[in-house]
Amino acid sequence: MPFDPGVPLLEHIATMLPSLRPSERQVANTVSEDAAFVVASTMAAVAEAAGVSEPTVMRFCTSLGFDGFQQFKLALAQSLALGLPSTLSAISAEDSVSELATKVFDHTISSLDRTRRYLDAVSLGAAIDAILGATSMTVAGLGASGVIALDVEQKAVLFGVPCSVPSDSHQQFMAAALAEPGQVFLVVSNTGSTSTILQIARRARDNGATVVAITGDETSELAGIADVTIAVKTFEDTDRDTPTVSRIASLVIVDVLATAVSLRRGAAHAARLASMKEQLAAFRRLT
Amino acid sequence: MPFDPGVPLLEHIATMLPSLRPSERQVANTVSEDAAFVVASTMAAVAEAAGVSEPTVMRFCTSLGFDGFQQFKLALAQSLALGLPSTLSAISAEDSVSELATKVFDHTISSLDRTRRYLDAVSLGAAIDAILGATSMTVAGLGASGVIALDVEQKAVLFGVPCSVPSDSHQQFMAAALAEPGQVFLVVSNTGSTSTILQIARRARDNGATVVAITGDETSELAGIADVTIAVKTFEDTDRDTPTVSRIASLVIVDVLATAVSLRRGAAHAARLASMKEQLAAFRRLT
DNA sequence: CTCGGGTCTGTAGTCAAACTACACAGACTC
DNA sequence: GAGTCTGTGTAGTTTGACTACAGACCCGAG
Repeated sequence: MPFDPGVPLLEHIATMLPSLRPSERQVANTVSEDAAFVVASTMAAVAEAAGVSEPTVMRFCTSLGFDGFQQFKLALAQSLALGLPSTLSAISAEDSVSELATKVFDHTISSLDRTRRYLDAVSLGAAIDAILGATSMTVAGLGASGVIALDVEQKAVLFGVPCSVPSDSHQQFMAAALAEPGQVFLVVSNTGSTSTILQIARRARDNGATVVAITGDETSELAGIADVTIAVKTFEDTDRDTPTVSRIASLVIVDVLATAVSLRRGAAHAARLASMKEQLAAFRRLT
Repeated sequence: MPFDPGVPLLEHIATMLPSLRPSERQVANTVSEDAAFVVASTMAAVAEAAGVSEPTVMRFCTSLGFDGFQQFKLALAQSLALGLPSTLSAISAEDSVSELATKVFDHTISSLDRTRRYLDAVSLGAAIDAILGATSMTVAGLGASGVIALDVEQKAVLFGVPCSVPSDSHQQFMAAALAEPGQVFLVVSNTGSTSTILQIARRARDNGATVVAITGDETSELAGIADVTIAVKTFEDTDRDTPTVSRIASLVIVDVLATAVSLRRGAAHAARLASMKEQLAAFRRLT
């Protein structure tokens, strides 16, 4: 059974732990406790650190689905590069500033990595096509998701369609009530179950607009309402207070959408953007 | 000279290229063209692919500052895990949706990695202390940086100080004109040279507020004005139309600040946040 | 309680790959 | 034009990954 690179390695080891032999578990513990040491060491050194023989280390690697120790070491090095998954490096009040920063960055990066792996190209493609064919786009998002909506507004020029971002739920609902076929309604909600947002999405869809949802839960009610659902898989933030990583992942998704739509619009669109950029640079200096 | 892991490896190779010997450059090209192959291969295979002898490959590794081929391979594997830097995987109109998504994510992830590496813990610590000791916080940012300002507003509860985010430049200037000692003025500007923002920052500082700058250019005029400057190093976005990656990096920095400040405020603050969270969850379902 | 089968773990050995010492070839200088 | 120095490949050595095998332990059955 070959190792699936889609699952973070240290997580994979934890999963496999029960099915490993006793001495192999000692190796697993050694790896979990100081992965950096293992990456830098030879098989003999790892064997000694774990208190077992070399072939046991070898067996540990093959049990995990690798061809050998070398391959395992390479995979371990790669998983370390993304930073330790949040589950393995909980944030505590005793952390120094630089530890804290490293942990938050690690967490964000490995979350983005996960989002990338679980991303559905078909849904993305459908969303891009919908925007390319739309007469206008309206973005709805409340609270934290409102930040994403504002980001879409910043990128409106890339999308190349009139793009409105009503700021509060009443304005968003009014826009949904006035929605027409040919319009795209981009609805952002991490939970996918905020009732206000659901009403807005439902109304927009009933009026014939194409509803594109960006949500963290693809089984949510919002996903059921939307014509196209883009799932944003991240690590859960149970111990954190604001869903920052999911917000950042959504921003990257919006970036993908904007880039794709802009590219598909062709050269004339690109030229207009370049011109806009120049004028903006001049404006920045003057005002 | 040991290799500095702070610089992405493939970039480092490109930098070192002129100082390499001709045959070593062939190795460098082979590595740049198909890094994944090199990671999976032995020294002999790489030597053959590059059309040189094994010791030349070895010399190439030592020239880059590594102890040997093994160490180089490990480092290469790690840099691959972060995705290829944008310079090596330019976005083109012919890309499929999934290629495009991968490239945008790769670019974002490796940019965040760079930001993390260049982050200055001292500045961050100074910013955290400033916010902890402040009576109130005002956030100023225009255009794309306005999104960051809005994100700070979302996290205001974490900071635990009254937090105002004037939406346009005139309101921001008025707030700066009314600034007093004890207040923190968080100024966000990627370029650090937008004249409006500079005037706002200068006025806030002259009125005695502590000015904390988040900027992409630590040599900018804004950095000179601010009491504390947090530099957000990312890859340059010359071929892209909106500075999305720098915006995302800044968001993560804000997340670090918010998390740190929140933790330092202690248990009572944490309890209030938990209570707020519960009430918000109920509100989401009802409205 | 003892005997047999099966599983687990370490010992010894082999092979391949990384690393090193050296010699030759080409180029540049004096 | 000769000498020296830089650059590159050849041949050899060593180390570490991988493999075959044997001993030890555990469990169940007689």
